[in-house]
This record gives sequence, structure tokens and C-alpha cells, in this order.
Amino acid sequence: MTKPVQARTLKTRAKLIAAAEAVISETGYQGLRVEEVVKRAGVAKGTFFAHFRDKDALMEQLIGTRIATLLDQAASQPPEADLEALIALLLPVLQFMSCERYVLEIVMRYSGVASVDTIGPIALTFGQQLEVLTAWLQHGPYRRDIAPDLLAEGVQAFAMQAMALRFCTLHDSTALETRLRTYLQAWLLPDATVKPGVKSAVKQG
Amino acid sequence: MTKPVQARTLKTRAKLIAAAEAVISETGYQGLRVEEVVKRAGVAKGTFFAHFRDKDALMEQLIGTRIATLLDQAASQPPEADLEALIALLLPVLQFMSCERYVLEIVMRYSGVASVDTIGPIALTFGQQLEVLTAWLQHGPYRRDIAPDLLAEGVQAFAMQAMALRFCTLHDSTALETRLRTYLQAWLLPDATVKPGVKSAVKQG
DNA sequence: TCCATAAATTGACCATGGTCATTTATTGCG
DNA sequence: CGCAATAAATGACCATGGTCAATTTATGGA
Repeated sequence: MTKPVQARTLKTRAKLIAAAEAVISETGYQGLRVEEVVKRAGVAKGTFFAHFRDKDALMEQLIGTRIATLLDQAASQPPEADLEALIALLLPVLQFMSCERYVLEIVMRYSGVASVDTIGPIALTFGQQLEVLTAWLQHGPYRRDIAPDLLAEGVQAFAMQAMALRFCTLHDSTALETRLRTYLQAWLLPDATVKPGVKSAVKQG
Repeated sequence: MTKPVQARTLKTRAKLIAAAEAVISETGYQGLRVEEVVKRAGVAKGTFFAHFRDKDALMEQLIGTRIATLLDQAASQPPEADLEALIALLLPVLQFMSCERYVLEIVMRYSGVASVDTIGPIALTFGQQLEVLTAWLQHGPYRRDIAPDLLAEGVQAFAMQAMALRFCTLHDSTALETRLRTYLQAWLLPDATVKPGVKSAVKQG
């Protein structure tokens, strides 16, 4: 139990990840082929699967790392009490998460946790995101009738929805930010979107 | 242009769908193999792909049909002005959509629309769902500060979140309904979940 | 230094979804 | 009815992710 992992292992793993990142920078996440990665890394196919449970596990690793970096940047900002600031905070992360259909699929698939001992890189970032969100939400002018956790969870739900709609051509595709703003205003600031006097004009049953 | 589709085609298609449903009833959606379907249907593999773009297209068909049936049942109910009734209305649909991880994945992947001419069976059911929801929401005691469409869209977003969490063991798995109730109360009835006098007790930054 | 044990690596092989040139069946027409 | 044109069906073949028994390499102790 002195050295459970050999230096060789780390080197191989690093080679695989470097190769994968090179491939991704050329073809996108979607276009990554395991064959191509092992060829570039100069190892056999079996080696890949000795290091990663499956292809998705590599993706989780790479995408999770990227998201964690973006969230670290976000977390380093001092919280601001403004919805626009919150949106600006979140946007880079959401933009990356939905940069490719395939990436968003991986994110959605692994944002949850199957059991306590299977918390993967992406699930971790969702916990991280909840923390950042909670901090910011508590400093804002937002509704206080529900718990901060629930508030943050709702933000995540709407963020997911906004991202998913990026791949619906029917909804004009430029507007991730706009959609997010609409959702968050309605969620975080109920009543705030209605102008005085208009409220009662809504047709009643 | 008298008969663009032959009777043979419909028969083959029916055989494929019947075979697929038989397989699914034995192995679940997840366990369906195209090889098994064509074997039971007594056709060649290529025939399958002449009828369905890919395996997912068959799944979309089967799952979409199922959802549409459930929604039809829901739509036939007269709208009730009660959150509990709304939840009871939605629950069967959501339970089916998340009966298997794989099913939910298909639903999420195809709930959107890539372009106007690619509206698939599942995307259709989401439009259907919006209609039913909008009708019910207008008859309830729900917030009126935002448009009914937005309200309904939010319900869908929270429904997705609630379903996704079914596959997180960390959150106790029995509680799709409970979670949905929490979300919808917060979304549809802001301020309603807080008891008088407790509101100001929330700690202030 | 040498050996036994464990760890890491290998690549032939498998499983499964998907393709396409070829073959077979159907239809409408003279 | 026979034939050309079109539609449908076929199955060998491919692409790609994933497995595993066999092999190579590292490690720690005598």
C-alpha cells in the first residue's frame, strides 16, 4: 500500500487526455473517436478502457474540468445584487454546456448522481454551481418566500430549459440569454414583470 | 402518384412495430435490439432502416404514441382549479416519461424540434402538453403576472427537473410527486408556501 | 541481484447500430 | 399478358464502442 499507482499510469493517462483534447480541438466533442485518441496517444485500445470506464467517462472528465474552471472564475467574483449580474455570471457556463448538442447531452446525463460513491466530475460541478448560486441569490432583491436551495434549484431547472431550447430551430437560436432573462425574472422576481394597472387586465376564467 | 405507398409497406411496418412492442414488454425499452426486432418480424435488417431512420426513430414512435395516449386521457378531463388536481393530471404522463432512464433520455433528446419539417412524435406531444396545461392553468388560482405560455413552459421545465432527479439516488427516489408539488407551488403560487409571520423570519444577508 | 507478485498494457475479438449495391416484388401501360 | 419502371426487401459489409485472456513491466523482499 506504499504506492498504489505507478508513475507510468499517470503518464499514460496524461497522454490519453492530451490526445483527446487535441482531437476535440479539431473535430469538436461530437467528433471524438476512441480509435483516434489511442492512435495519437500511442497506446492500445484496451489501455484506454483501463483508464476510463467508457467513452462517456472521458467526456465527463474533460467537460467537467472545463465547467469547474468556468465556475471557479464565477465563484471568485464578489456577489452582486442584480439580476443582470447574475445572468452575466451564469452565461459563460451555460454557453459552454450547450456549445454542442452532444455536450449538453453528456451534461444532462451526468448532472445527477446514481449513488453516493459515483459522484462524477459533472455532478460535482452542479453542487458547485448550487453553492455559487445560493451565495448570489442571498445578496439579491429576490423573493424570500421559499428556501434559497429551492430558489437555486429552480434557476438550474430554467437554465436547463433555456439551454435545451438552443437546439430547437423553431425558437430563434440567438437568444439563450434572452430566454434565461425571461425565466429568471419570472422565477426570482414574481410580480416584477407586470406593470401596475395591467395585472387586473388579465382575462379572468 | 396514384398510390405512393404499397399495402406491403404498411404490413411490414406493422410487423416491425408489433415485434418491437413484444420485445419491449419483455426487456424494457432499454433492452431492445434491432437484430431481435427484425428476427421476430421476419424481415432483414436493411428493411428496418428503410422504415425507420435509425433505432431512435422507432423509439420516438413508440414512446410518442404512448405519451399521446396518456395526454389524450388528460385532455378529456374537465379542467379543475386546484394544484393537486393539476399534479394528478400530470403525474401519469411524467411517470411514464421517466419509467426508465433510457426513456427519459429519448424524451429529452426529441422533445425539441430541429426544424419545422422535423417535428417528431415526441415533440408533438410537448405541444399537446402545453395546450392542456395552458387550459388548466387559466382555470386555476395561479399567478397572473406572467403570460400563460410562460407559466406552462415553466411547468414543463420543473417537470423535467423532477423527472431527472428520479435517477439521482441521493434524492430519495419515491418522491417524484412530492418534488413536483414543491416546484409547482413555488412556481405557480409564489408567496403561498409561506405562513403569515414566518416570511420576515428569513435571515437577511 | 533474482524472483514472486501485482499492476499495467496489449490487440484480437465481440456486440450492435447502420449502409448500400443487388435482388425481388409490384404497378401501370400498351 | 408481357414489359418497363418503380418501390420494397435483402444481407453482406462497415464503423465504432467495448471485452478479456495473454503478455509485458514494475515493485518489494530475501
